[in-house]
Amino acid sequence: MEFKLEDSLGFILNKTNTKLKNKLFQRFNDYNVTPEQWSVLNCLWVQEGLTPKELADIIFKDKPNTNRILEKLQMKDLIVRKPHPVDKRAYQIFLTKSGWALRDELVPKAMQLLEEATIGIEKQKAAELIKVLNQIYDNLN
Amino acid sequence: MEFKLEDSLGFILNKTNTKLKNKLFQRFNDYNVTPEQWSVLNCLWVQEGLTPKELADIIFKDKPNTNRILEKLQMKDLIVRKPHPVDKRAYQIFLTKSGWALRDELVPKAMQLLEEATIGIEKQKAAELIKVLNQIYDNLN
DNA sequence: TCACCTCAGTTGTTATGACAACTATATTAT
DNA sequence: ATAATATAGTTGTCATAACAACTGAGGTGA
Repeated sequence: MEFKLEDSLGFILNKTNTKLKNKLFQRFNDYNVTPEQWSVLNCLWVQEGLTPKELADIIFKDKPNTNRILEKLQMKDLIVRKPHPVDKRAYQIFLTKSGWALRDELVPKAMQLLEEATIGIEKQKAAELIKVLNQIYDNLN
Repeated sequence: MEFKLEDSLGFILNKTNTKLKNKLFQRFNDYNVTPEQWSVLNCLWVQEGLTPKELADIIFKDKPNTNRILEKLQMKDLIVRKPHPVDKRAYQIFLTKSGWALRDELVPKAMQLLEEATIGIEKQKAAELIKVLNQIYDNLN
């Protein structure tokens, strides 16, 4: 039953993910936006008016966590909640001017980081990486 | 400046890592051991008597986090701390009988999960995956 | 030896992630 | 239409992760 932690997929996946996330956090430091907040902003830049539940599904997080991420964004005046026109239980999330303004600041920094992260890795290999990661995700459902 | 969150490495890496970690957590549920605690136990199964600082370096976590993980393990009577024979600042960590006993329980479950996670992925591709993840980690240092 | 700097461990804060449980509104089945 | 069920959002708890800051012990140089 030999098992080597340092060679195991879970350990390496976690190690790399943590590092990448932290680097992103640091690069966003000036804007006071976390990687998770960044993912929500990304969704809204594509489509405003989503509900917290819809956002949660898109970013693969549960409702409580998504809710708290939204709270932080709201406190920083990057988003606003508006009552849902049909469903009285729900809200719609919209970007503020500041929320929109961040787009041109953050996107280049994120892309730059991914660029640096994949230095020395062929495009084809990077694409394969993403494919395999997605397959692992699907295998675990 | 096109950027698609759902296709980006960071997002997919995080999504997959979170899922895998959570699955491991669930499989270890009966033993009340988290994935992080599991990684510390793994180190100790290989070598007892390590200090918190040494453990921190091996599992790629900082001292405060490692310390707290050790606290949990100690509360569950899986490890004990003994004063370091030379350095009065330090401790040495040893496994208890229960800590040792978990090995034969947890290792097969972890290996089984990794097996399931990589169904349909050739051995060679899985090896390549780990290689690329490690390269990304190194790129970020 | 003493002042200085380093290092191990500890504590506190903020932001997650998973999960349980609760409220209020919607939807469904009868 | 009503009762039962499902869903959106919220709150609380525990276990991380990063970081700042602190204590006490170790090591170094003058």
